[in-house]
Amino acid sequence: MSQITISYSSNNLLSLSGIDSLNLHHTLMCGQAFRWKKDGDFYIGVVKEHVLKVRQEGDSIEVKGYPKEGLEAFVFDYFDLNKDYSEIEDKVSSFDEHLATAVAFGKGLRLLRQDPWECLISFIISARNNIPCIRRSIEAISMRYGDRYEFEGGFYYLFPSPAQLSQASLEGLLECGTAFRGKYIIETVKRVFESGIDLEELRDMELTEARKVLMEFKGVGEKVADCVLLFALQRYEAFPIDIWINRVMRRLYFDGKEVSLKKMQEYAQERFREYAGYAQEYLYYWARSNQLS
DNA sequence: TGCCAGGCCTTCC
DNA sequence: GGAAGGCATGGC
Repeated sequence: MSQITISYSSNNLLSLSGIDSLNLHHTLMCGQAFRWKKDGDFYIGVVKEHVLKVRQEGDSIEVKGYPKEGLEAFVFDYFDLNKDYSEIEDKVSSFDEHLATAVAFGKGLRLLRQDPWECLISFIISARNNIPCIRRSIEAISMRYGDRYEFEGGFYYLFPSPAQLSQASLEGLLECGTAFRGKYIIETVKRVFESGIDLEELRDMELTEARKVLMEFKGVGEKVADCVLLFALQRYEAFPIDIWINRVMRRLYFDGKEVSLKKMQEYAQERFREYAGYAQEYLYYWARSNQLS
């Protein structure tokens, strides 16, 4: 793993160079996070308590952010820059030729360290939904219930906290385009806000136990639970199976035959072990980008 | 226009 | 415990 060099340019732009295996486009547009959009050279996103504008040139990225306090540490954490991804890419590629292809396609795709609360609500919204609609709903919810920042002449809205979202009515959530998932959000918010459940505790729990806890929330089944575990709680042994993963796994590992989700899950967990989550994301991105049927 | 979307819940057996 | 049907709405 190479050493990352940190510098600040005169106009207060944070610059990180010498980053191994980061492709901003793959990482931000692969479908793991819903609040990033491209604006010229920059990708702009609202992440936890920050607004970030990031662009990449070769092995370096430039970051503008608000607030500036703690920005450097925040960027390191969110993009997981202390982790050696070339090692992960090598390991995942070595499983078989399919994963070698998928990793080559998505080289530089890193799993972000997202906020568990936002991730939970976002993936409840994702059920039986398409990505443009998911993005719009999350943005609408943030605008309606979250804190507002002003940055470089634009307004940006943080994802609302449990307390803020507990003020939401079903009608309000429906106007955000959540449709039949609105009632799930209401119930999940109520449960988290009133019980004071700490999602962080799921980091250290046995995986099936952590899954079970998440699945007690309305609108959270196995797939959504696995997304939260993988994308926000760094449980890299989780393997979310959505329709794309179902298709690509069936095609590559089951001779095109129908397989139960349970069997597919067991197969992936056994085959990929602690790299299952990484393998899932490379396969997902490759399959969806190539519209595999 | 009709099919489909990063599934889940409920019902029924 | 497993299969089947329903679900709101917008993208393509």
